Amino acid sequence: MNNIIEIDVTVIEDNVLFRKTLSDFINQSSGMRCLHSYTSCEDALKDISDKELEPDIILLDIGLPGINGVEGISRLKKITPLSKIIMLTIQDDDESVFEAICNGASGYLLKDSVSEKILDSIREVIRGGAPMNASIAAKAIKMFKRFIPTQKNYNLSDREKEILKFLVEGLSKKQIAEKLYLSYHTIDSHIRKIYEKLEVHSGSRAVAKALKENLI
Amino acid sequence: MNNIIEIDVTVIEDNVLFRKTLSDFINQSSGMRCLHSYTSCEDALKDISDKELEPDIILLDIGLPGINGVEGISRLKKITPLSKIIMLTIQDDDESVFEAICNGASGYLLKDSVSEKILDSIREVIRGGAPMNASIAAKAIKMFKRFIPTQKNYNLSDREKEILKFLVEGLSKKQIAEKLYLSYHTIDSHIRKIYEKLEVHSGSRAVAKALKENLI
DNA sequence: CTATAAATAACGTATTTACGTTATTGATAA
DNA sequence: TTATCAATAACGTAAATACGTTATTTATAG
Repeated sequence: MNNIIEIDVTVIEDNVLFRKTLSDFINQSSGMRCLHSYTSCEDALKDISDKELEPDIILLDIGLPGINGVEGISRLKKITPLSKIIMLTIQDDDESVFEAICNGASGYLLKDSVSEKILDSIREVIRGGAPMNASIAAKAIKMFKRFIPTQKNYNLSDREKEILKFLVEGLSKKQIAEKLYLSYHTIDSHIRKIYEKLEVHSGSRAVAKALKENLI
Repeated sequence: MNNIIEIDVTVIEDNVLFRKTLSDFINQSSGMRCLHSYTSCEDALKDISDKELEPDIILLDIGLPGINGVEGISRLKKITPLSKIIMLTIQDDDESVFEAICNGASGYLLKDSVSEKILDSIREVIRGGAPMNASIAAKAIKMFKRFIPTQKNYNLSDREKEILKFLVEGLSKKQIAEKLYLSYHTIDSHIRKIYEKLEVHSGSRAVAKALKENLI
């Protein structure tokens, strides 16, 4: 990465006009240069790979034809892992923003703004931040929340939780009994109570519920 | 919510000077009013509850003594569920920002900036966005990523994935066979292959692995 | 002080599971 | 074209599971 002299920015964007506007804007700004720009991920991957380029920042259109932006992130990360990627999105595309985050994109810009905001964002990313506009952030949070299970309360006793934990680890009733120095029958009773409280009728279902709802 | 006239903003912040600066700044701005401000969550909860207030926006210090900001979110949400909460944070406190998001806070502001940014953020939140600065967003993403399992590849065939899905749903081999119009023995074979590939020896363990590693 | 709940324990049994072993078919890769 | 693999199917059995039913002890809450 080029901290001392200038930030090396690469643009991948299929709209020729927007690409030109963007790279010109970057080149007119102090502290950064857009030395390479491409109309497709395929071109970019080939050229970056051939010339062993290592741009500091890659501005990547999320809605490219062919290899799309999200797919492009992983591929770019492979050939130039230190480059930070900023996604360019049109509207607030929930699912792809989410996927982009999971694939390791660093920032998200709405294409509407060819302005000082873009330069700020580039600088933020270099600093280690993840600039994104408020509505994109809201979408991202909404998506992420799906993965944070809401904890219902099934009133499991401590013993039951303990045993459920062992069930999730895949232990048999016998093994659990041995671990806890209790009789098989006791564990059996506890497991029945667990099934009753969770409203399930098998170990697999209990395990699934425990994991999906973060009961353990 | 008060779209037509003015945004009703409440401030909860223990630093008296900052609280005053903030509320004054809001009151000098067009389109919003800070009618109530408190030095603690306890005070706020009591007053909001007693007077049945429903502010559009609550600016809430994340580092309050007593009931802290994160804990405060849930309590405030209970008595005035439609109010949107914007957290005020000093530095980038990873864990509390993450918890605040999970508890349903809508935005995150660094306290350094008593500026136009705060007003913008308030407006963004009213619009449904989640304004946050780039470094906070980066921390939040880092936290959330811990919950998105990295997908290993066990080379499960399509059939095997299909059957694994049914296992996770808690179906017995017999039930799966019926669902897929296949013999019990076929399902049994597939499940053996699944166990082999996942390196497990029971349905529960397979289910646990499938869920923990997001294989389905 | 008593009713309730949690933890413990036991017996029996129909069902289900896990796994050793073998085999056919169709598709795909070498 | 031959070999490999995925999907299909079968038989048998020891082990494990799910669940009906009953019972004792010890906290704890009303």
